[in-house]
Amino acid sequence: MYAIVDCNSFYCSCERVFRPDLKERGIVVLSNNDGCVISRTEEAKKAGIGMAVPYYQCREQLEKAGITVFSSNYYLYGDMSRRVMDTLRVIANDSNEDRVEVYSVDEAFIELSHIPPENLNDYAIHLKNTVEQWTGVRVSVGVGPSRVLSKMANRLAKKRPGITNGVLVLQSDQQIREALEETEVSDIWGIGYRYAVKLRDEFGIRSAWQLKHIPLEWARKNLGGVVGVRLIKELCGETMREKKDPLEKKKMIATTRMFGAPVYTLEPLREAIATYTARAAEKLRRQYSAASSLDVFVVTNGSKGKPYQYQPGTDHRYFNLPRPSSVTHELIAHAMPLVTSLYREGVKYLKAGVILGGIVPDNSVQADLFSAEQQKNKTALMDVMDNLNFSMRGDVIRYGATGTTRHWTMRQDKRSPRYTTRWEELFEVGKGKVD
DNA sequence: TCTGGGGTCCTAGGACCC
DNA sequence: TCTGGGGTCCTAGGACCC
Repeated sequence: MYAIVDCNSFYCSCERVFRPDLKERGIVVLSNNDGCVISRTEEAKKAGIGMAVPYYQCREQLEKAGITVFSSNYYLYGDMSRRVMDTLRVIANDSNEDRVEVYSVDEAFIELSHIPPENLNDYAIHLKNTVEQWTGVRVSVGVGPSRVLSKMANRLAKKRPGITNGVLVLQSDQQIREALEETEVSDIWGIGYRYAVKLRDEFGIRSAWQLKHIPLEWARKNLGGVVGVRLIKELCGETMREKKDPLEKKKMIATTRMFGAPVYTLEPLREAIATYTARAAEKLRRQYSAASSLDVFVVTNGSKGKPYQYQPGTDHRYFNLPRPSSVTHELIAHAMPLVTSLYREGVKYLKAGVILGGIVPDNSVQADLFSAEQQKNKTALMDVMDNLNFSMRGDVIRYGATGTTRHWTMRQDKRSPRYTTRWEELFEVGKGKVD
């Protein structure tokens, strides 16, 4: 059996922990650049604020409903996430077994073969209560024979807070059948918008219970090959995936951003790409990797008059490095000609990004006979930069190519203090009203 | 005027090899 | 120029997730 522990409205919950005055009041958190709503409390949902709605479209509505708006504060959410996961590890792990699989910033699976079936419900309640008591973040817990079924349990637990108290265990055939019948295919983990439409319109399949009974060969043909087959088996209670190794390295590293305001000239475009390349290179070094390809892309405003989602207008250029590198200035040097060749005068640029691929362990990079000494120096330089920037918690030293004026950086007008990661922004007891 | 930023896995098809 | 069978590697694109 598996449990999934999922934080309720995670970003909003994090804000609430340090703003007890907002305990019973609505909160939303905005995406980067204060673009759209990405986290909502129950009060905000009830006020009719949709997920992923652009901020400018619901601003008035939010004001009228007295809902507090925050820009996203990833320092805070990252640190709160660590606390939640640490709590789960304390409860679920023993010295020789790591049963916690962190799935995303606000979710973790826990493998439960060590818990007797009759104790599963109490155990799930214990998980929930402990996380809430230790971190202040509210969570829901779903338990089932496979990961897909535990996700289904979690969703139903959230849907019926009064009945389930945020915990639901799917154990008997009867319980599982009822859950499957009650769940629409579009609400199954692994069925996205397109498959849901296809299943409904072409085949008349609406409930998870119906989907569970389709032949595997049919799933292979119509639901993305082996992915579809695995999904059906998971619905039947079979576990189709081993725990992911937490040491596994990323196969692709991307840094992409909308600009705070549109960009029309080459210079800021180059600064932005240099900045994103530097950030991506940091991520690369943090996992002891080097990249062998570099892809630069820009997004223009596309054709006028069309709705946003139909006007991507992206253009990209990529470059294969003569040998893999994680040295910031080498990568920037390769990226700059790509930006210059992409740039066209008079075009309005909204967004840009860098994607590093062909990622290999940095110790496997072939040493160049004639430049071993230089290479050592570059590595030492990167170490110094990373250590300085990390210990000072900011870009204390940067490359000149990343710019000095930087008018293109994102907007974040309503960010809360970084309460848990900066001394000068520490939460002060007695300043606010605390229960 | 103003719509996020990451990732994963899989398949098909082309280039190339023996 | 035609003829076969069996592979690998790479890229683009589609689907999904939070």
